[in-house]
Amino acid sequence: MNSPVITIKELARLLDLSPTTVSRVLSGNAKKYRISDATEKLVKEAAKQHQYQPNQIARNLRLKETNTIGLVIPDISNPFFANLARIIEIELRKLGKLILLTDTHDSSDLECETFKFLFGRKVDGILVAPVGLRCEHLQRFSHIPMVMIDRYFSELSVPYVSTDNYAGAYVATEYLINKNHSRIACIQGLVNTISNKERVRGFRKAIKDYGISSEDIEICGRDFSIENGYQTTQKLLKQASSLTAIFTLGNQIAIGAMRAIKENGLKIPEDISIISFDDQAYFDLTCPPLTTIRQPIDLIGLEAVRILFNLMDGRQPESKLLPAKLIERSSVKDCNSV
Amino acid sequence: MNSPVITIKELARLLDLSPTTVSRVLSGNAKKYRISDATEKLVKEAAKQHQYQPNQIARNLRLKETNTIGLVIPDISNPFFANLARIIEIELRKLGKLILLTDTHDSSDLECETFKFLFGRKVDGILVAPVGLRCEHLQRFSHIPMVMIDRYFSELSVPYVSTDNYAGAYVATEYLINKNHSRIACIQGLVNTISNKERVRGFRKAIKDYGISSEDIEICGRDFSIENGYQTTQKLLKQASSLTAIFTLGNQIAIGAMRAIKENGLKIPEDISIISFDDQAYFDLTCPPLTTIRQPIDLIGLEAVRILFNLMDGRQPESKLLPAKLIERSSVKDCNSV
DNA sequence: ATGAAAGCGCTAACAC
DNA sequence: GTGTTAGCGCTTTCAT
Repeated sequence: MNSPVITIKELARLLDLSPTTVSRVLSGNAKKYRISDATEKLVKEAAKQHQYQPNQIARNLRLKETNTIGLVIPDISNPFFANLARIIEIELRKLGKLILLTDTHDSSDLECETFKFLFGRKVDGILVAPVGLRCEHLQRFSHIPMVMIDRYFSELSVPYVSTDNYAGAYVATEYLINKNHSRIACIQGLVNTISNKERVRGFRKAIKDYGISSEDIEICGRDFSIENGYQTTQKLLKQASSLTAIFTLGNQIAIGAMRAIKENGLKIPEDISIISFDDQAYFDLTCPPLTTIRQPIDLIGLEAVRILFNLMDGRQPESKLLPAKLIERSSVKDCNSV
Repeated sequence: MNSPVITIKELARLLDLSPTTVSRVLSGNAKKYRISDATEKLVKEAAKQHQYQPNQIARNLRLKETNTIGLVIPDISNPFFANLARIIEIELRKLGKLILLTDTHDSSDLECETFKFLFGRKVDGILVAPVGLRCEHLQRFSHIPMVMIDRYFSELSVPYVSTDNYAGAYVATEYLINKNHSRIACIQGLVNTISNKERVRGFRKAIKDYGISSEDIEICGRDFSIENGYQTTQKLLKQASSLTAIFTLGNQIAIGAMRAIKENGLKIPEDISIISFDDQAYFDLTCPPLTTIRQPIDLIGLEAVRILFNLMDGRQPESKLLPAKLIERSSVKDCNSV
C-alpha cells in the first residue's frame, strides 16, 4: 500500500509535469500563469483521485503565515470563557483560521510559557484573556498582532475589548442600594486583574456616591472560582454580621456563594440578597432566579476578532469597552419591606 | 532595530560556528556530540541574550512531528465539553503538546472539513467527539492516531472512551419507576448518535423490564440544545397528557425543560418530576436541585489522553466504557405519596 | 505555457 | 569537537 499522503512532487512525477506547474494549479493560480486547460484538468483530477492535501507545515514555512490564531484563556471550564471561545471559533473559522487553545489556569508562569510556545508556532495573531497580574511577556511578544479580551492592561499599546466593568458594577451596587441595602459584602475575583479592579472601583464609587459608611461594607475573596465563592461566603456568614446583601464579581463565585448560603440554612433573598456579575444561561432557574449583570459575550468575541484582523492588515489598534446590562430577577429583596 | 526573531543560522554567524553546532547545543545534545563546554556555554548565552526561540514550523517539517493534538468537539459552550476540554488541556500540556481546537456545531460537514484541516496541519493525534452521524471521514484519516470521546462508532477500529450510557440511562429510568412513575417522557439529544442511542436503549430496556406499557412512554426531541429541551417540553405539556416525569438526555436539554415547565406555571417535582443525564456544577442550586446521572468527565479525559499516547507509541488500541453515577437530589417525587 | 533552482529554518548522516 | 551537505514539502523568481 502507498503512503496515505501524496506530495506535489509525487503528483508531478506521476503526471510527468514539474512540481511548479502542479503547485500553480493546486493553489488556484492556473489562470494567472496561463496553464493550459488540459493540464489544469489533469492535475486537478489526479489531486482529487489521490486525495491530495497540501502539507501546511511546509506551506507555512515558505509563506510565513500559518492561518493559526492563539487563544489564551484562564479557564475554559468557566462558561464565560467557554462561550467566548465558541463565538471566537465561529468567527475565525469563517476567516479560515484555526485555533491553538491554551488554558493558563490563572497562572502567569503558564501564560508566559504559552506565549513562547505560540511564538514558536508562528501564530498569525493572538487573542488573550491575560491572567492580568504581569505583562512583561505580553510586551515582549507585542510585535505579533494581539488583542486582549476581558482583562487588559491599559498601559500597553496592545488593544483590548472588554465589558465596561466599572459601570456594570456601579449599576449593580446602585440597584442594591435602591433596594435599601447598606450592609453589603463584595466577593471579588482575582485581585489586581483589571476586570476585578474595575468592578471593585464601580462598587466603591456607588457606595461613596450614596453616602454609605465604608464600615458597613466589606470587600473580600481572592479569585474567580466556585471554591472562593463558597469559602468566602462561609467566612462572611460566620462573622454573624448584619450583612444583608452580597455582590459576587463572577458567575462561578455566585455558585459558591449560593451553595454556602444554602448550606447554612439561609434563604435568598429573605435572609440575604445576592446579585452577581456575569449572567449565565441557567441563572433564571436557580433558587431563586439570580439578578445579574450580563456581559455582551458575543459582541466581545466579534469585536476582538475584527480588531485583530484589522491589526493583521496593518491598520490601527483600537480598544473597546462594551456596556453591561442589569438582568433583574428575584435574588434581591427590598430591605425595607420586611 | 533588528528583526525580533533570530535564527540558528544567524546565531552561528554571530559566534563564528556552524549551524549544526548551535542546533546541537540548543536541542540539548551537546553532550551526545561532545561539544566542548566552552562552546556550549557560548551558544547558550548568545541564545538567551537574543531570546532565541526555535521556529517550530521548520522543526516540524524536518522532524515530522508537530507536538500538536487536534481536539474536535461539537459544542465548546456545552459545559460537558468545556470541562472535558479543560482536563484534556491539562494532561496534554504536561506532555508538552498544544491543542488545535475546533467546534463542529454538530455538523458532519464541518467535522469533515476539520479533519482535512488537521491532517494538513500534520497533528500528531486527534481527540474527537464526533457528531456521530457519519464516519467515512474518520475512517479515511484513521491512519493518524485518534481516539473518540463521548460519542463513537463501534464498527470502527478507532478506540473510544465514553460513559456507559446504557447502564446510566437504565439506572435513571429505574429510579423513576421505583418512585412509581409510569407515564414518562424521554427527551433525547441528537438522534442516531451513539450516546443518545445507548441512553434511549437503556431507557427502553428499563421500561420493558418493569412491564410498563410502551403506550405510556414517549421519546421525543432532536438534539442536545437548550432550545430542544424547551420546545419539546412545551409540546409535551400542551398535549395535556397525564405525564408525571421527564427524563432529559443532556444537561442543556434539562435547562430548556425546566424553563418550559416553569413558564407553564408548573412545579417540579410536585406537578412533574425530572431527572437528567449529565450532572453539572450548579444543579444543586436549581429550583429544585436536580437529580442527575453524573458522567466521569475527568476520567474520560484522562483515559482518552492515555490511550491516544499509547496509540502514538504504537501500542494496541483499547476502548473504555466508564460507569455513570446517580446523584439523588430533589427533582423527583414519589408518585404514590401524593 | 512550463520548468529549473533556490530557499524558508531546522536537523542528521557523514565526513574529518 | 566541529563542519559540510542534503532535504523535509512547498512557492516563486527567473528563464525559456
